[in-house]
Amino acid sequence: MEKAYQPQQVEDRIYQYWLEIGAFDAEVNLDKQPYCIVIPPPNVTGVLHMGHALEHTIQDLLTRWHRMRGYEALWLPGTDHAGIATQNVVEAMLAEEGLTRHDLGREKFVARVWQVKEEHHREITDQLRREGVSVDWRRERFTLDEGLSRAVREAFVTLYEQGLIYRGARMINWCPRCGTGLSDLEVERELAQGHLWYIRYPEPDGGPGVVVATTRPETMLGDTAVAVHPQDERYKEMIGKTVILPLMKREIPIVADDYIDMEFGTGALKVTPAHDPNDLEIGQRHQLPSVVVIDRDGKMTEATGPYAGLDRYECREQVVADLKEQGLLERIEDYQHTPGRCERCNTVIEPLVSTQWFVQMAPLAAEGLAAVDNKKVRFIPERWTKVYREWLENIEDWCISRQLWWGHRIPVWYCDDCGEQTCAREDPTQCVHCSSENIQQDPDVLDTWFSSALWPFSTLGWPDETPELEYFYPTSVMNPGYDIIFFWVARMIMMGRHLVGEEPFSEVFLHGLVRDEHGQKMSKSQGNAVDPIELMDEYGADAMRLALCQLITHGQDVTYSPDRMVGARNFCNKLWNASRFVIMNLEDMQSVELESAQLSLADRWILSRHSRMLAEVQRQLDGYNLAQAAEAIYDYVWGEFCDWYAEIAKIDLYADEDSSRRKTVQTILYILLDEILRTIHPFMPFITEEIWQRLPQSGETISRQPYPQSQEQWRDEEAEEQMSLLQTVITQIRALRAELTISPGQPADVTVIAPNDETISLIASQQEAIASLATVEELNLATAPAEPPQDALSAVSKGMQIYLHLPGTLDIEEEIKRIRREINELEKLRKRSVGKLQNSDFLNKAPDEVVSKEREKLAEFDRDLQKLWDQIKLLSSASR
RNA sequence: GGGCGGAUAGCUCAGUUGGCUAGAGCGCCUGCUUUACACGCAGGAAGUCGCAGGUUCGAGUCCUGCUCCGCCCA
Repeated sequence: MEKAYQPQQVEDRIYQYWLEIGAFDAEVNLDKQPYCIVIPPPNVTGVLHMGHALEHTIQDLLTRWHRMRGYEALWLPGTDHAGIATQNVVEAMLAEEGLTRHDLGREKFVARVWQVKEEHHREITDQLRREGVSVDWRRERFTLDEGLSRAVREAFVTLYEQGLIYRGARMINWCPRCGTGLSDLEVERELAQGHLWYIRYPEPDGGPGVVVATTRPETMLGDTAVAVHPQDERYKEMIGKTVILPLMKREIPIVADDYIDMEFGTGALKVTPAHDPNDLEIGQRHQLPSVVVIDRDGKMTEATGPYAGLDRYECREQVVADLKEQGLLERIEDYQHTPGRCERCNTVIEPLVSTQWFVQMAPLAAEGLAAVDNKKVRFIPERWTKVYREWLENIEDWCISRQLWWGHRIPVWYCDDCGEQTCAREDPTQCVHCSSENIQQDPDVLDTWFSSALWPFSTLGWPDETPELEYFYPTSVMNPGYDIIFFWVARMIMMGRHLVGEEPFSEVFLHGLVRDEHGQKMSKSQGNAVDPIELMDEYGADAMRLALCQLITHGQDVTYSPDRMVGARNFCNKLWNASRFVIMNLEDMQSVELESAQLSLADRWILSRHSRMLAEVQRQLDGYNLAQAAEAIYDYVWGEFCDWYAEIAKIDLYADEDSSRRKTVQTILYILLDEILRTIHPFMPFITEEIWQRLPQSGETISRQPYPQSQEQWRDEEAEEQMSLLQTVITQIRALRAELTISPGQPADVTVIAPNDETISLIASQQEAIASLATVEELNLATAPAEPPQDALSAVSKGMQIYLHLPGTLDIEEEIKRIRREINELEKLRKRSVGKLQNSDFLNKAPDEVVSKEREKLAEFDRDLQKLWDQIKLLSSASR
């Protein structure tokens, strides 16, 4: 074996091997419990970032863990066509060639997108493989593939037939750059520095009229009223009268409406029903006409007369300039507002009335709420339930049509002759209403999230009643970031219940977002994004995975830490070398039966600690505490198995070749290493498989071995206590040596004064370990010193006094000072303890257990203090 | 405006039902080529657990208020 672990020599080969043997293939198997995770499908044009790496690490861990626990574990991979995002990417590529999608035409453009999709898809799946994902590639799906398209079609038609999908003209969010309508969720509000323009609308007779305040002066061209609050004393007399809309010279009424905020601006609101949702409502209440002044390209319409054709922002400047010139611009204030922006291109969206397809959400939201009310779906962490619930309780209808080319076409045909709609599962050749063959399919496509909403069941074969759907659905756990609870999780739950009749998963384990080492959001534009590929190149996939696991906290954002990568990489190497050590010493192994073997203290101790660790890992994984599970393994492997057991094991390993002790130790090392590897495997699949293959075993892959379980019969409280005492002795001797900077190779003589014979015989039985681990030559033991050594440094702990005999002479003054420092520390603790025990409330109210523990503590403090004082006395008399 | 999360060692974070002499990794200091590992070993320094109150025998942990940071919704 190499002296250091070389991930790059291992990972590709191991992954290939897994694929060859079908290690991750899952089948319908009624003898086993199903466990299923469907991957949140990455956008097919995106690049996998740290968030994906985190997500895949979690899901792979859960899947491998369950697979080893005997579940039929399916992790189903796939990618998302990501309608608008992908179309934008390809349009940007075309733009570099000086082309637009219209230059190519719909068919060629879509063909081009498919081509780009293939390239990106390869990169994405390559990266997934590098991460070590144990997905069943045979079952990989794509939201636009044939089966899923059929699911989309079925879902749409079903909802249409149920009246839950309808077409209508409503005010929607329009992105002038993308040229499509958007759902409310795809609009982001971002604080921006803007202005508040105060514009005077004079009366027809030249009277002063009213002053309105607006953040969007260009929309005034479409004003059809001014609204004031009915109780507003300033404007009471104006209500019902008219003013002249400047620039357009249109006479518009002043109406009274409760919606108006008297505190805002002048308390008078210009009403533009065509370009603001609130204004639209006011307009409807007062039967105001609607004048469309901004078109779908963000340009001014013919209705704006001289401004027609101007871009909305050019128009804004022009309108302001013209108003100023006419003396109608009263003032301009700085103002912070939050204009809506397109999630994909950051363009300020334009609210406008448009005919679109909608999903009626109220009935579906009720289903979504029922899912959590009936505890069919559990959120982890639980607090997200509230977020989910509140969104569903206040939901608006979902605009699902997009004026894009990349996506699922809306399965509706319009009849040129009778004007009716035909919505069908199979492409119709004629109108169902009048049988005319002059029918045209709706040119629009569906919101990409419509197909995503079906993902957990469409990937399993729905609408067909496949065995997979029957067996794996509902899936076990969904593991998305909390940022897509609304976009995705809620919609999957609603659609799953509504269309399949059951919730799509029973648990939603949400993870946070990955931030850079300064806590900033990672983004390509800011240049602070960390590329998982680079991390895996540098540290290996296992190290990255372990580091991510260590950083995962429940639903909290994860701050990327390069230090963690180094630490995790080092742990890989530690594991590698510990294994190297064990394997090197296993060549002549003849296993013994542990039940009948003579076990040493260290043997009993490590078996007990090992068993405890397994129980802890199980407990933490059950609670989705992945970091704590990883920590339990890490601490045990490094701090106990390597630092103590392996060191002590060397004594027997390097002794007599045929001794039974050697065989016993070999057996234990083998058993423990095998279990350690299996325990860590879900966290670090590559290195554990690589090492496991070198163990003397005949299995095919570690990924299909049973997951180790805590063995109750290995628990040994006595061994743990005794070992703890032994560790104290060794640690104290080492500390004394370090105090004197005695070189590690130089053996020292030690005297231990122990409180009782029991302790003496325990330490005596561990002489070899002490000699080896603390480099001790002569070890003297006694319950009381016949003659206290005066040429020695001493330490006191757990009722024992440990003397390190010096080769030279002791600096008595220094030693006294050192002991006094120790006494000071102990005195503080003693005082606290005494305080507690003198408090009658504590004695009466605290549980007996806590009180007696406190008494023991105090006794130990007293005992140790006494020893330290004795030592000082001794040294003082010696110095005189 | 409503809601949620965070604030613990220099940095990144654990600390699950209150009992803690508050832990880990990295960093820092001292010593060490000890036959698995210098990606290592041994030893060590380092925190009034955001602030102010309260409940309790006992609070990093529970309650109230506040400050700052971040996020979501309007």
